[in-house]
Amino acid sequence: MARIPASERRAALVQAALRVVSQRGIAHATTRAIVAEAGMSLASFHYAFDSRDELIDELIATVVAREQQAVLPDGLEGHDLRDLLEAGVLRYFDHLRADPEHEQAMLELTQYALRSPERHPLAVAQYDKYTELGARSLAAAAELAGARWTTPVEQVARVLIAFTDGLTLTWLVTRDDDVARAVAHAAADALSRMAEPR
Amino acid sequence: MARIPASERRAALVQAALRVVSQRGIAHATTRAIVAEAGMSLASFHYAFDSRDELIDELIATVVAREQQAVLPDGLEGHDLRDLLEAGVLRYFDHLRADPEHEQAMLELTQYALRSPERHPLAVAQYDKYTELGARSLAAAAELAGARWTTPVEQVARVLIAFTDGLTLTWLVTRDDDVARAVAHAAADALSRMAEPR
DNA sequence: ATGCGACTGGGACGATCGTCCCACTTCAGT
DNA sequence: ACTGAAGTGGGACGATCGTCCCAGTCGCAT
Repeated sequence: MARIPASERRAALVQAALRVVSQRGIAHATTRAIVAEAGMSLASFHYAFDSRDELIDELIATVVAREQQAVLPDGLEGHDLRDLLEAGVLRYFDHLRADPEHEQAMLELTQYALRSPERHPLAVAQYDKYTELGARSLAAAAELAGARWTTPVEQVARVLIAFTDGLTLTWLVTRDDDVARAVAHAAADALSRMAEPR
Repeated sequence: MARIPASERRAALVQAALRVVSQRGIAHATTRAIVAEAGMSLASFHYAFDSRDELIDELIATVVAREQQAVLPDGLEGHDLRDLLEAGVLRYFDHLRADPEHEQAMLELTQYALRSPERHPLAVAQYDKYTELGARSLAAAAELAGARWTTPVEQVARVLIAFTDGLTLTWLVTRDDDVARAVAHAAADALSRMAEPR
């Protein structure tokens, strides 16, 4: 094995861990499975990390920090706010369909964090990040459509996150594209009513 | 230990397993943890079940079959369909707040089932059951409000399930009642637009 | 070139997992 | 009362887990 400084090795291990969690679930993300995915030995793992928990914590933090695919990016066609929002949610849906395992991994990491009190803040931080990204997109969408949110945009973003979460979970189980599109339509409908023309 | 026929013991073990999963998560639902919760010995476990997987499968099936708290039960005040739907979702929210661990356990079981191909149908069956219950409630609500669903009621129910799932997940992480109520409001708003006066 | 700290490999530890085995006890049918 | 089946208890198995140890090797500063 090539000699790699511990800092880079940490990053490589986090990436490998994400792949393992995506493909086989967090329950199978053992230290051995992770180092095998990374092509390292067990010693390298515990040279870079004190414990498996430390890696999982860093995995969650990393994956949250890197989350940036906005749900409602600009450059979308759409005449009014409702159409714009629906297009945005559908864009997220495309992302979900393209890499279902990644979103499934996110859900599992959230639930994992939810199970221990000292890790709960990680899940909250994950959702705060989602909210921040959602709020930014919602603000941009309102700007584009010439509308103004009548509810605080952070609150609207929380609702948006709940809707996309529900869409994700339902689609991961049923794989029913039509239902997902109906959810996107209904969600955009509801969200658009939290704004008024400016 | 009192002598109990295997059939009753299976039921007792399933109940114990549900308690363990609710309180500590499915990862900690080991055979030993389950029999300890049930106050039995390990031998009793493998006398009643061939394997842990068999118990988990029966746990999911049992819990799905027993699911019956309708999201939109009758006896609700509410003038128009929108109010009726919102009251129904809020009633579900009350149920969630009263026993968060149970809904968290449901989510974990779903994700667990999602991770192996042979168990995937269990998750689908779980959602079919949800859909059936949701559809029944939606039909009743429309009846009460003198409305008619313009979209097939099963489709509406799928959207409803997605919304409640999102509400559940978001609230379990943030514990923000205001956001949950906003989600309920928005969801009812969107759903009510899938019907017309009769 | 050389010494020292950074890094690696492989094997081992104790804990815990699911499962199994076997001697034992209890109960129902005769 | 007797017997066979049903149910129980405790200990043990091999596998796998997270973690650790230590001898060895590499690369960089001197």
